[in-house]
Amino acid sequence: MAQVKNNYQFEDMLQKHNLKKTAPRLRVLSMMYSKNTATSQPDLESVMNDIDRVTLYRILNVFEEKGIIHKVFDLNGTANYAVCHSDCQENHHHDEHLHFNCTVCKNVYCLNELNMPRLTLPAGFEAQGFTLYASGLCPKCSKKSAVKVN
Amino acid sequence: MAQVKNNYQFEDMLQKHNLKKTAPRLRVLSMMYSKNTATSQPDLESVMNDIDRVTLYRILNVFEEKGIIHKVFDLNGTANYAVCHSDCQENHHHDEHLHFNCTVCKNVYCLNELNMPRLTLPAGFEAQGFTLYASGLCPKCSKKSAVKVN
DNA sequence: TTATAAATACAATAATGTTGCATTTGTGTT
DNA sequence: AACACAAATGCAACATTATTGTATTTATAA
Ligand SMILES: [Mn+2]
Ligand SMILES: [Mn+2]
Ligand SMILES: [Zn+2]
Ligand SMILES: [Zn+2]
Repeated sequence: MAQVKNNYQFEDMLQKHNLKKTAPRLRVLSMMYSKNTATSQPDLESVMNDIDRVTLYRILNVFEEKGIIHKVFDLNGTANYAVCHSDCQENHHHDEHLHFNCTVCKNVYCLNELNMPRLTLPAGFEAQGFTLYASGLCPKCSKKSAVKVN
Repeated sequence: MAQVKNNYQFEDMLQKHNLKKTAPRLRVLSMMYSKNTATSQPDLESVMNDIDRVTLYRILNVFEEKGIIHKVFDLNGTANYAVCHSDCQENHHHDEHLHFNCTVCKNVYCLNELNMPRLTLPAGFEAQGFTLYASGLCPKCSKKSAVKVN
């Protein structure tokens, strides 16, 4: 599930990316690594409400640049942020996996295990990247609705 | 390419959906049907700048409800609106086609001809719908960049 | 022509995101 | 341990996108 990391590891991450070890950054890292879903910007903002909004945006931007997190818009156009699974690097992400948006709990899951189906596009179109979304019920919410029915 | 329709046909469309035939609505229809790409909200707003912004939002919302247009977020999270290809009805869209977002001209193309590859999700996930995006060069922009190179 | 519901225009407010700059802080060096 | 400086934060201002409420206007049916 969620990647478990301690504060020393977060400090290492920052250091490796030449980022200063600051309290706001460590808190953002800690929160995002504690979850197995992406975190929406509104959620981040309310949880981190004592950190200045602008600082939060700047932290998210620099983390994205460094390849620590990636940004994914859910099916309502809301920005969500998730920790990068693996080999993402500065300005070079590898995030072509399925994103699952639960219609009940609204969570966005990064399904890294699913590789993207390559398609042939109509003549003239030159694809550089693909993004695939699915919507529906996540495991938690499908379990709940099943209970309701029975 | 772009579906060609005249004003009488737009009036018919409105009538069939029990919408009053008003100048703002006819202009929005006319503009959207004249293009073969989706139109971004900022573009719509600047082109229709003499129509009240709120009116524009309400027109877009009611057109979407009625199945006349569908809303698609581009890879920057910007809302785009495109005419529905076919059998879309009130609160029941059939828009599971590839959306191609050109990285140069930023246009969003609805590639209706491409049917969605069905995937098997991890256990517990129940998919209700899929949305597939591609980014890269559209025919116009890939032609231009080819000329530059040669 | 008139009555009426629907649509538009306008005002106010909310949510999301950006820019500029003063202040604070982390970190390498003395 | 103290200093110097770049980096990061905090704050103010502003921009864009979107929603809600309400008065006014308009399309349409009687
Ligand atoms: Mn992801
Ligand atoms: Mn489409
Ligand atoms: Zn769920
Ligand atoms: Zn293009």
